[in-house]
Amino acid sequence: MELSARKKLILKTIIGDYIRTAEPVGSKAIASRPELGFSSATIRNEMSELEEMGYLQKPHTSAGRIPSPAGYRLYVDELMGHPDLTAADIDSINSVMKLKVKELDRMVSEAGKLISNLTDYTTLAVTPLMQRITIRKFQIIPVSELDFVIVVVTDSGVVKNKMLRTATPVTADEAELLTYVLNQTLTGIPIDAITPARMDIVRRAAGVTALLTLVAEFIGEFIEEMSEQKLFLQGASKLLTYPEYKDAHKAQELLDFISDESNMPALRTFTRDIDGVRITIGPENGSGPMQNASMVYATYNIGSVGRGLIGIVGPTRMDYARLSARLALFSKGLNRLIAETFFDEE
Amino acid sequence: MELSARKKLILKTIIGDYIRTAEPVGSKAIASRPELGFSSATIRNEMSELEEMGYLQKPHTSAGRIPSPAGYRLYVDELMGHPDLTAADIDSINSVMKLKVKELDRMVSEAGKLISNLTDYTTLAVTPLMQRITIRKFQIIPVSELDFVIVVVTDSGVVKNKMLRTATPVTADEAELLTYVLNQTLTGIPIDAITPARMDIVRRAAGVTALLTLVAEFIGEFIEEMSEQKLFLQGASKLLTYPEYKDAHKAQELLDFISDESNMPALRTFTRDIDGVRITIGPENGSGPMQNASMVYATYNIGSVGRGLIGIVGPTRMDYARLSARLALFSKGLNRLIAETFFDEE
DNA sequence: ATTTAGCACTCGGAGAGGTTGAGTGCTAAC
DNA sequence: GTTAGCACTCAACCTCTCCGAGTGCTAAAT
Repeated sequence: MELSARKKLILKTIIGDYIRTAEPVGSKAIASRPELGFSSATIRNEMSELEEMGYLQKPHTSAGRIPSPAGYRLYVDELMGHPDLTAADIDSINSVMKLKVKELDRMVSEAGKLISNLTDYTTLAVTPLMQRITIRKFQIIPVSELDFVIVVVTDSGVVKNKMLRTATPVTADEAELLTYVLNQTLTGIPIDAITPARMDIVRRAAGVTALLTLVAEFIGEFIEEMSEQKLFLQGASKLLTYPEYKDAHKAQELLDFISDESNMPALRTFTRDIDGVRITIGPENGSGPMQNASMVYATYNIGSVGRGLIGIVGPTRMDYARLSARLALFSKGLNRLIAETFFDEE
Repeated sequence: MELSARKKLILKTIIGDYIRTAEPVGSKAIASRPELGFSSATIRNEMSELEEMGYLQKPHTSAGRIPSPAGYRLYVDELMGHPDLTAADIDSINSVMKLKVKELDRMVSEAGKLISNLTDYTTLAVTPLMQRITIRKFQIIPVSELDFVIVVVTDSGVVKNKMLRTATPVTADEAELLTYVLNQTLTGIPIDAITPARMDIVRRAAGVTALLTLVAEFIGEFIEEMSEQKLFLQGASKLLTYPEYKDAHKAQELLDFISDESNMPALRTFTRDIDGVRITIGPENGSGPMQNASMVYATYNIGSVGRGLIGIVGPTRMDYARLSARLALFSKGLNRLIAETFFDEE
């Protein structure tokens, strides 16, 4: 059943009001709006129909109406405008580009902090799973007889290193041979193809030295780290600003829930999705504390290797229109920044 | 004026009770304790004297007493026992040692998370200022004609790197020369002695290449990062568990306050202090939201180069005895772990 | 001199009405 | 189809009372 234009206008006005005030909206308040030239009685009739259709609900008999999740959904999909960002908004969003940090993890975490400050909501950022990443180059740098630094460079520009200290002296020549063998054997293949069998090839070709053990261990750690998704929560205290979470217990429940990555299996499927800003409302987030919360999120790409997620968490009563506009612009900026930093340095 | 043994016992019992229950403690409750063989009237007299001395206070006329900050101070300094940790405690604390992360920042952040989980309090961790650190070795690794990775190794084992992409091709020989010059000119001195003048020496010796500009920029970033103190807040939501912070607004105020490093000038002076666990109670934390909160903290050392801080934040009603015992053990573990990781790898 | 029993007093908290007012649903008139 | 009118509902708020835990003080007991 298609909604009449008037119903849509009324619904939009109610949701807009509720988003601003967090108070149930009554028929009189709506009727007094200049854009609605009808009496409160008419509005009441329409509201009662909207309620029947599932777009509105009443907290109790003699209160005004509040939007239901379905109502928000409709609002988000059809009703809300896409407000122009102000120059100030755009300025502060462009400040992403000034992020000095050049390490992926920290860049993501800083980006989350920025959005949180920008929007006054709690943000959630998830780093991508990078199993398809390949190693481009190894280098072992002798620092002293016992100290070495190993460096790996991946095709997407991520660099990792570690200081290794061997128990027995290893010569620079031995280190150089090992570097050569590593480059011959383990580069150009996805990291999940680095199997024990392949490590054996290295072992045979380079000979077992005190260094090799440490190097193998480092490679294991590296693979593990790359296959790990990290989650950053920023601006947790912002959640407490909203009347929906004035009850500390509720807030704690939600915060605990979202700070545990294992609770966020949904995030994993999200990341496989298409570009652009997406919104999940209340029960769409499954059961658990998130069913009374909403999320506005976007993805970012690390080349073709992986895709991470960055988003805003808050009460279902969110200013979806403004938030999604901001997040869209922000994620575009972040994508550009990552591309420049990791693939195209200046 | 010295307190009688009985007064001390009463005060200790009251504080212990209050720490457990968060309820004002009355004379009857104390009198019924087996260790106090006096009537409630006697206890009342003593309590009233303790109040006069400033160790107790009344929320209102007809409630029991609660400890004042001075009371907590006395408790912490003289009265509280130093409970033995249970085997389970020790086990979980020793799990620090299993931290796989070998980067300082993340190690500190993970350690904070661990303590937070262990104690059910919000934790605060601050990385040290490392201005006295010296660079031990540079290495520039050519990846392609345009891509290079620069690596610095410091005397305390911290390694940093960055991928650099030049606009115009640079030969491997040029890169090698630059590496040599950097090692000649900038190693072995504290990083705050790397002045523009010294960078000029490098510039003259190595010749200005496309690479040099990027390298200089990287060194600047490195110095900046080393001179920066980073603050990690973990388990923010734990704060909401305590009845003292059931009012979301109060909790938010405190959280905001402690997540802003600029609000924590105190932390800087703390880090200059001696080893061991320290406790600051209520107003001892200066004005601002922390004056109703307490902090139990310890320091950790990065060799002789810097000293960081890790601590617990919560209501003044904290289980100081248990927390300080745990934190003491934990910080010992963390210190050992850092020593092993950065100076003594296995 | 110290301890204790007894008692009047205080005050926050919980519970019971009572009132208010915003808001609804329905009906009948326009 | 729209609107005015009216009875009805119900959370929020206020006030009042009562209750009990806890205090301070005094006088008796040890």
